[in-house]
Amino acid sequence: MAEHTFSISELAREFDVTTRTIRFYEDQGLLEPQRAGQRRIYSRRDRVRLMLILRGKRIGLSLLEIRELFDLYDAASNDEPQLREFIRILSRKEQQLQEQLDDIRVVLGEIGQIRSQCEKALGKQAV
Amino acid sequence: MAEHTFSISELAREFDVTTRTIRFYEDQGLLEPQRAGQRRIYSRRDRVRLMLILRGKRIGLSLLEIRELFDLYDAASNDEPQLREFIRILSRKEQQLQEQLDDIRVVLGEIGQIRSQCEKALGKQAV
DNA sequence: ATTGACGTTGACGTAAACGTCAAGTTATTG
DNA sequence: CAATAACTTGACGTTTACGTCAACGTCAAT
Repeated sequence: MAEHTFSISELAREFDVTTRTIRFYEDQGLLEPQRAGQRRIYSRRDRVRLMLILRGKRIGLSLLEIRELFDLYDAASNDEPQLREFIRILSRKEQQLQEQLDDIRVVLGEIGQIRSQCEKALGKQAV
Repeated sequence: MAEHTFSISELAREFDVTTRTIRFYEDQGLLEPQRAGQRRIYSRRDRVRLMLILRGKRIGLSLLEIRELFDLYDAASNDEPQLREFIRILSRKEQQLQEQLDDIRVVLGEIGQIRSQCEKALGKQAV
C-alpha cells in the first residue's frame, strides 16, 4: 500500500502556515519527519501531528505545553497515572476556556447595554 | 463625598499583578491615573479600567486591541459608526472563542476515546 | 548547461508583555 | 533624625513564536 506523503510546502499550503513555522515546530521537538537526503518527508502521522499542534495553539496552549502533551501521550499509552495526568491537564484547559466564555458573555452583555443606550441617545431622529 | 482612591500596590495586590505591570499598562496608554506629586493615584474609574484590561486579556485580546477598544469606546459614545465597529470587533472575538470551544470539545472527545481504550487495555485486572 | 522552483541550514531580527535591577524620592515611624 | 517602606523613572534582559535574509543544494524541464 503506497503511503501518501507530503512535502513541507504542501503542508504549509494546506494549513496556511509558513515552511519556517513547520521547521520551527520540528526544532521544538514537535515533529520528526523522515528525510530523503536533506528533504523532509511528512507522513500522514506527521500531518496529524501538525493538525494537533495547530489545534492546541487555537485552544491557547504554548508549544512547550503541546510538546509535553505529546510526550505524555506517547508515554501514557500503557501507563494509567500518566494518562490521568494527561486528562487532568486538558480538563484544566477546558475550565479555563469556560471562564473565557463567561468573560466574553459579560462583555457582550455590556455591549448590549451600551448599544441600547446609544440608540436611545441617537433617539428617534436618524437611527 | 470622599472619592475612594487606590495606590499602585493596592491595585497590584487586589488583582494579583505586579506594579511593573500596572505602570506598563499606563505606558501603553491604557491607564492615566492622576498624580500627587510623583505618586500615582488611582480612582474607581482607573480600577474599573484595570479590571477591563485583565478581562480583555483573559478573552485573548492583546494590549493593543484593548487600547483600540478603549479609544473606540471613548470616541463612540456619540458616534454610531464607531459604536458599530466596536460591536463588530467584539462579535468577531466571540466567534473566535466559539471556535476555540469547538476545538476543545473535539480534543475532549478524543480524550474520552483514548481513556476508554486505555481502560480496555488495562482490562479487568486492576483499574 | 542553465534556469527556476523548491528545499536546506544557520544566523540574526522582531514584537509582545512583562521581569529585573539601579538609583533616586517621599512618607512614616520609632 | 535616621531607618524603613513605598514609590518613582530609566534602562536593559527575557521568553515565545516565529520572520527574514544569506548562501547553498537538487531536481525537472527547456
